[in-house]
Amino acid sequence: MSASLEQVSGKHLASSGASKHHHHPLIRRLEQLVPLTEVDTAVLCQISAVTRQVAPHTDLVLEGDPLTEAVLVLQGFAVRYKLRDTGARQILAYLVPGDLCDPDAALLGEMDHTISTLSACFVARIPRDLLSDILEEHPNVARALRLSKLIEEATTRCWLMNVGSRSALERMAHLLCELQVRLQAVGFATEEGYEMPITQQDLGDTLGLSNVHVNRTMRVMREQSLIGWHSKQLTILDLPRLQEIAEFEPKYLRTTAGHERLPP
Amino acid sequence: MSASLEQVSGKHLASSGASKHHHHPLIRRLEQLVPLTEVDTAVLCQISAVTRQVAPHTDLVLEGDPLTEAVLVLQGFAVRYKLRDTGARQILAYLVPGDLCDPDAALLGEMDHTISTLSACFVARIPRDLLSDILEEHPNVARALRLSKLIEEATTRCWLMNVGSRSALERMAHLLCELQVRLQAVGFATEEGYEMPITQQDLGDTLGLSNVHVNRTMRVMREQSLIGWHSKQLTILDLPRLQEIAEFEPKYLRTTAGHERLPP
DNA sequence: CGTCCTCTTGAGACTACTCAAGCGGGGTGG
DNA sequence: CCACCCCGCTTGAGTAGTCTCAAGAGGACG
Repeated sequence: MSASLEQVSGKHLASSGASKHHHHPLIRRLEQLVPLTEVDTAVLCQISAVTRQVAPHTDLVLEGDPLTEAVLVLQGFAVRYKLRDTGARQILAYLVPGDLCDPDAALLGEMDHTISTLSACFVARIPRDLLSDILEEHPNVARALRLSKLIEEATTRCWLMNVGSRSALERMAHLLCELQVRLQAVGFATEEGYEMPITQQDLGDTLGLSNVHVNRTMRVMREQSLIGWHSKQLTILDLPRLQEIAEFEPKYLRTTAGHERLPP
Repeated sequence: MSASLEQVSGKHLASSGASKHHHHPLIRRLEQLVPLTEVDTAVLCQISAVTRQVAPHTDLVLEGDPLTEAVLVLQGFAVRYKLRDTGARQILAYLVPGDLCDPDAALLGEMDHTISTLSACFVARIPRDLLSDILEEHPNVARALRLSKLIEEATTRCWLMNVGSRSALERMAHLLCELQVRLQAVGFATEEGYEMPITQQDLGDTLGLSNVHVNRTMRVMREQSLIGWHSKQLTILDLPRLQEIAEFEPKYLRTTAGHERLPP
């Protein structure tokens, strides 16, 4: 789709073999949770060798689907969402590079929500039986994935807090802070900002706000010199104040990023 | 506290031994998820032998606590909640009889929210190492608890949908429908209603509404002959319409109750 | 160059909130 | 046993935040 996406290919990601994998989002992510051996990283590299480019706004796994494979995001933004009868969409979670979706939900047998891309994405599909073999043979990976699932749950609880009891400005700020930390952990963000290739409508469906109100809220944030947002590039101008507005506590993300902000 | 609570004692719950356990909420709950052997039920009975009565509005596990034991609710309503700096409370989940809290979150090491009672409760505290022994020796129980955790996650997603995109009336209706099914599954509700020993403030903190608006919403539901609510006793007058308003789909709860309502 | 999609802004309406006051019922102390 | 008191419920009035509808502007792409 865009030039910046084309340069990444399945071959590129797999070819580095046993050398450093610091550019591989899944490995970067899991390494922060559990120390991994060379063998572990090699296996992880291998299962994400075959990647597929997916267009924006494409459903990857549908509600009701029988859960035959896991989805790993390597580039771009994907989400879990549910639709109401009225057509309204509620986004339940973001899947950013390094996120592996539903590694152990096989017990339930059937999806209760849909996985979809927001932007153009590179994803790998991992057959469920291959994945469970790996989990058995590589306890570090298994532990890391279990931990990462618990973190996703903690994140969902934060979101519930967000839409349940925060104002539009606070919600927005919280989401931006969360994404900053999560993306920085996999090398897709700095303290200064990141690429956020989604629409204001998407943000509204995430935060329980109308697209119009998202727009007005972002204007306020721009006017107060908290952020800039131009052609999908988010610039963070005042991270401390943004975090203060959001009451953002990065601990739940279990990441090394974002912990240096508060003096003791 | 109240007379109806006094008559339940730890001894009472444990004494039935190997006979039928249909009155035991944990067993009733897990049996619906995975077939259990006599040995399984005996073990479950044993771990919940020592119960403790807890006063309303008592914190059982605090945010930041090191996760040394699991909590099993046998009677009454408990919740997971988080507090904001402003003092606002967001309730994240209800724990009703038969719910076992956090069986496998040991990996995270520390709670990111607080567990607390709403009403007077009977609870059992289960040491984490005893629990993990049981999970190893009784795969059925382990499977059932894992399933039950996945169901709790699906429930959290439904709540996020609820506060994110439904009106006050719809949210309220959805919560009442969910509780009806969950309580019926453990014998604490019928199609006609159940005891709901919580305040309107609690409901507000659950649904992201003010106590005043909860009150007005309940008045509307009473005026429309959807429900009655008198001295903590909820009467459901028109379950089909309630479910229709809520767009309630009980499938996510994986319970045998509540599936007969829609003709094909 | 036209079209479509997203962003932007305005105006008016509505939902839900806050503050405030009165009511009722169950538990407690005299 | 009665009176009081406290907590939770109820209702009103005014307000704030957010929504809907609508129209126009700015880009990206064919």
